[in-house]
Amino acid sequence: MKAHAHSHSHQRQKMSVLTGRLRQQARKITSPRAAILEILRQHPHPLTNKDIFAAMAKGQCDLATIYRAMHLLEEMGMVKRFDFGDGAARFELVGEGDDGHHHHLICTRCAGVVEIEECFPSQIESRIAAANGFKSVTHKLEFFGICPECQ
Amino acid sequence: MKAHAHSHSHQRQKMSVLTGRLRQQARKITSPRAAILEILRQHPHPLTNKDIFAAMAKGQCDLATIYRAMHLLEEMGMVKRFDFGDGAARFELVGEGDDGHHHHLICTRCAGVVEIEECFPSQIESRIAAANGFKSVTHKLEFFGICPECQ
DNA sequence: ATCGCTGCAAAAATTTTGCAGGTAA
DNA sequence: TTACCTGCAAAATTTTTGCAGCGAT
Repeated sequence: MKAHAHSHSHQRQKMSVLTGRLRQQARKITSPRAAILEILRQHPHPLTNKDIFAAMAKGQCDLATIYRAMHLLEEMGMVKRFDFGDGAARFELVGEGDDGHHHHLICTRCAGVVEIEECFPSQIESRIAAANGFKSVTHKLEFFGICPECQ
Repeated sequence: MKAHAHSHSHQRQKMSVLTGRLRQQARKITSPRAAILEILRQHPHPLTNKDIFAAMAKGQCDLATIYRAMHLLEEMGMVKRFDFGDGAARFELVGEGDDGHHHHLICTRCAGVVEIEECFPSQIESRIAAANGFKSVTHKLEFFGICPECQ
């Protein structure tokens, strides 16, 4: 979708909040970080560090810088890490007011991804936590199957 | 626990089924594979390939052999692969008659693991599959929290 | 005697780290 | 100016692969 007046101002607002969060922690808004956030914003699905690297103008920043940036952004709660079972971590931008908690339905043939908002009842998690004396329990849940095109 | 009469015969029965499955596929029962199966049988929790390697008598087999064996055993449905989010795959033996589907509650401090049999209602999965036109949908679910000892 | 399997070694893939210099604030 | 950050290069991890010889059936 092309950026028209409304979405443009929306983006600027989002940007300012994100960079503001960085500034609060005495972190710097550098060109690699701005580029990473921009790429994550443009892609609705989890990206590997190599995906992000490939999406950049050639030589715009080093792959190691992306790894370092993702650690920082993850610690700050600005991105969420996902694991699809192949050997590479994937990251998604966490929207404002959003805790980033959602799941994915992944095609095991073409690797296509659908975002899933639905989750199981939280009582199940509470019960499991209580039954085992665990605190601060969260979960990771991903679905795998064959998408319509690949069937 | 030492093997007494009953558990010994039980083990032999289990062993014969496992090795039988191997034989059916024209695969060979070698000493590394027997050792791997024995270690998996003795450990109730998912093990990394390095864990398995470390649990062996020194030099009993090569690490590459373990990687190759785990691929084979996974293809044959004899072990199940789990992913706890650190960069290493983990494997558990699948019991007979068991499809191996269960989950884990993992302590993020000490990495302790509790097996969880409980799962969410399967209608949730069916609904997600149907809503997106996916077939053969499965899921991976792991819980993370702080165990009683680490709190 | 096959054909599969293993050890060894090298390579591939992902991620981390040290360091000297550069840059946002 | 002063931390923080980056690029480059090297290293650490995890996993895969080629090949010659060994071993289960």
